Amino acid sequence: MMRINKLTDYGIVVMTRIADMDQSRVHTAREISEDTRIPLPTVTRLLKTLSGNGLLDSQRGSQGGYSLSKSSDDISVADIIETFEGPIALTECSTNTCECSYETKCSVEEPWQKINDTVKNALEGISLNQMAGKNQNEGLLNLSMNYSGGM
Amino acid sequence: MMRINKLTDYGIVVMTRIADMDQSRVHTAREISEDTRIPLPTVTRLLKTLSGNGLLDSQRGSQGGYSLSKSSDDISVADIIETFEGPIALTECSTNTCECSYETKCSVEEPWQKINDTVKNALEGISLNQMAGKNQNEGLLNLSMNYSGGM
DNA sequence: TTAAATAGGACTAATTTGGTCCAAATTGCC
DNA sequence: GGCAATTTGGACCAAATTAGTCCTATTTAA
Repeated sequence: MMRINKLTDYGIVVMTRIADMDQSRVHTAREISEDTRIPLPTVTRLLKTLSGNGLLDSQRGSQGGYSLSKSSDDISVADIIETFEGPIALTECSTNTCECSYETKCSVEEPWQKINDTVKNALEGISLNQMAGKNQNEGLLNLSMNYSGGM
Repeated sequence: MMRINKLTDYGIVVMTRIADMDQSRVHTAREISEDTRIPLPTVTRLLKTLSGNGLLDSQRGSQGGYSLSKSSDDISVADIIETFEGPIALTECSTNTCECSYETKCSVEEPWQKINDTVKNALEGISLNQMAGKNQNEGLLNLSMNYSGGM
């Protein structure tokens, strides 16, 4: 239903949670699991993916754990989604190389790319900081769009 | 990968194709299948869904077929997507009633709704007419966004 | 040396999706 | 009235994807 995957959704929850935590120390998978109530094995996997893609720094060994790799202002929702799902592309035609099997499809290619860019821009415009609770006040998120379609 | 479903994609292809056809008569599933090279059984199902949701008018019996229920200017990409996938909602939290099992998730709810509205607006702003080839010229589709985040 | 972590990857179950098919209802035409 | 061309509705299955778990290494602090 035009959804992002559940794991991606969890990934955003986890990142949001970490952004809300004490930034002066690292946080273990267990801690985050207990906090979010997402099962430990799943959290473990999420954190591995997130650190593997550079959104989290990891520290191994005893007293190890995870922390944000950069300021929550500099991490976007799009970053997190792409970590789990690859490039944001609503259809195959949205990617640069379109190998349509149906000829009509290609007439549709250009509009799709613009649609896709719009969606992508929307997601890139939301920072993790905006998602996190610490700044949960009015007017923080103020998205608007202008269409000048039809010329 | 944050994709719309293949069938939805096909649905858009089919609708685009019909929009490009002679509007003075109806078109059969067979005709559309041959045109788009999408297998007949699949086209049949797409057309059923599209007419069932009011995007196409159908005429039964011999000489029957399908036609647009309204002007291609008045049909949006969002209409087609919602026909196949239900309300546009990137996460469960995007819908009005959020029954999160994880408490942190709910802190994320409001931003998600705005993100979702943005995406939805983007898709509602593209008409079938814009997708169709007959108006395939420069500057037709001119999407832009304004973010005034952070206030 | 040991305990506490992350890293990497394999594996399975569950769910969703794509695609096909069949029988019924409707309509135009001979 | 009967036949042929259509849509309608629903069931069904195979394939692909996703979610979730588990095991074994590796690293590090104490």
